[in-house]
Amino acid sequence: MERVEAYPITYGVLGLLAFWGPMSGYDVKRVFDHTLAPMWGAAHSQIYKELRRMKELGWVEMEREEQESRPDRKVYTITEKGKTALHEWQSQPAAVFQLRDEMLLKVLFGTFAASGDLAQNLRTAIADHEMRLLSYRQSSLFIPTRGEWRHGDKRHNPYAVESEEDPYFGLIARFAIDFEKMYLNWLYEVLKFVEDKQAPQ
Amino acid sequence: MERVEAYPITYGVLGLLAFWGPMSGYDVKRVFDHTLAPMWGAAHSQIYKELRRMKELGWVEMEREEQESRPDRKVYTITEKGKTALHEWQSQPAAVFQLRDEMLLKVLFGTFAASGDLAQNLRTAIADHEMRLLSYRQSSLFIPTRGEWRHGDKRHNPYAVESEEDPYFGLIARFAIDFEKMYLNWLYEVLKFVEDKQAPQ
DNA sequence: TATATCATGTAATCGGTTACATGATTAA
DNA sequence: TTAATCATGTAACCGATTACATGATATA
Repeated sequence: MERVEAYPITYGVLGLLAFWGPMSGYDVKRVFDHTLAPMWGAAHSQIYKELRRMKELGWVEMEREEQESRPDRKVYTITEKGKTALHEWQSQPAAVFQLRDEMLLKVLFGTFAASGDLAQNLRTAIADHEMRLLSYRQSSLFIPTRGEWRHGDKRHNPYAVESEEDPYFGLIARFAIDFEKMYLNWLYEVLKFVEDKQAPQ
Repeated sequence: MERVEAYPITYGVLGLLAFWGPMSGYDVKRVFDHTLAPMWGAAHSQIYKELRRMKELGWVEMEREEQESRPDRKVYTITEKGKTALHEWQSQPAAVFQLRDEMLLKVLFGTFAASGDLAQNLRTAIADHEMRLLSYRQSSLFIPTRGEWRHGDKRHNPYAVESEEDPYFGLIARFAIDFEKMYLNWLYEVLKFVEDKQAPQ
């Protein structure tokens, strides 16, 4: 990927603005954590940077809302130019695919672990992923309706097709659930193998 | 993860040195691409940096081999201190788990794609992952024996347990294959959904 | 009454990516 | 003979993470 003006995370944030309408960085982060997190994690500071970047590009407009005893809210709205950019992004093939999983590394180099250590870490990973699976199942990633689910004043979302159900969020939810199920199966198998090794029948 | 002296990729490279014995950065990169790539990708420049970092930490030693008409080979060997570090890493729970997948983002925001664009990109992704699956199956991640598979002069690997089969590489290979199968299933389903939508019966 | 969490951001740092070098072989 | 690929690295840049701020409200 040669240097370009925007990156997957940029379009992720842009997509959220397109879908849910005007939001502050803080709002974006909240929505983000319930929708994009499983496929592209980001710290809130990163989201703020993307918003600034998109403002430079003219993809969003910013309006400052003054508040007492709190930093001003900077509310961002997608522009026509932003919509075009989102559209164009969808016409290009996906470039980035990465898995970064420290647990897999520890399994790979299991030979260098003291007896018991690997099993212990596997159990921690299992607990973590069981939790993820549960949360994906419960919320099904919030399967949201456009323009809804924004706190504070409900300003109109000009890009929203009112009350149209979106099928894609459901598909992503299924992916997240399928992934966690597969991963957990694997983790349990590895754990069994490691435990059997420690205490052979 | 607060700032520490080393990161998952550091231990990844360290593990490779522990497993296969002394190597140059170039060698590490080659081994890396066939073993760690599915769980933690890295550019070669990153690997060189990790080697330099570990040298600072005293985890590896470097020996320069002069060559004509090519940059000198810098051959790195794990030290006792390095072995200890690897051991200690294995006693800590895994901290990083991340998926960064642009295709998932494009599916999530499928509403904003022009007709046909999403299907096209899905087909590209399918081709890509079919290829990955094939390569994982064929090589089974090389399921290697310690101390072997190094090009050039075969110097003795002091950390190798001669000809002992390692079971962990096989487990990781299975993970990679399971993942790709699950992912491909999902991609095909999404593609079907998108195609049906374009041309309803 | 201390400690989270809410709410809202900026700044510094660093892992990771892209770009830059350079000459020898091998392949189209 | 032109272009990949092999072989081996360094340097610059930037996405992403960690740290820094700050005051209100809710919770233990």
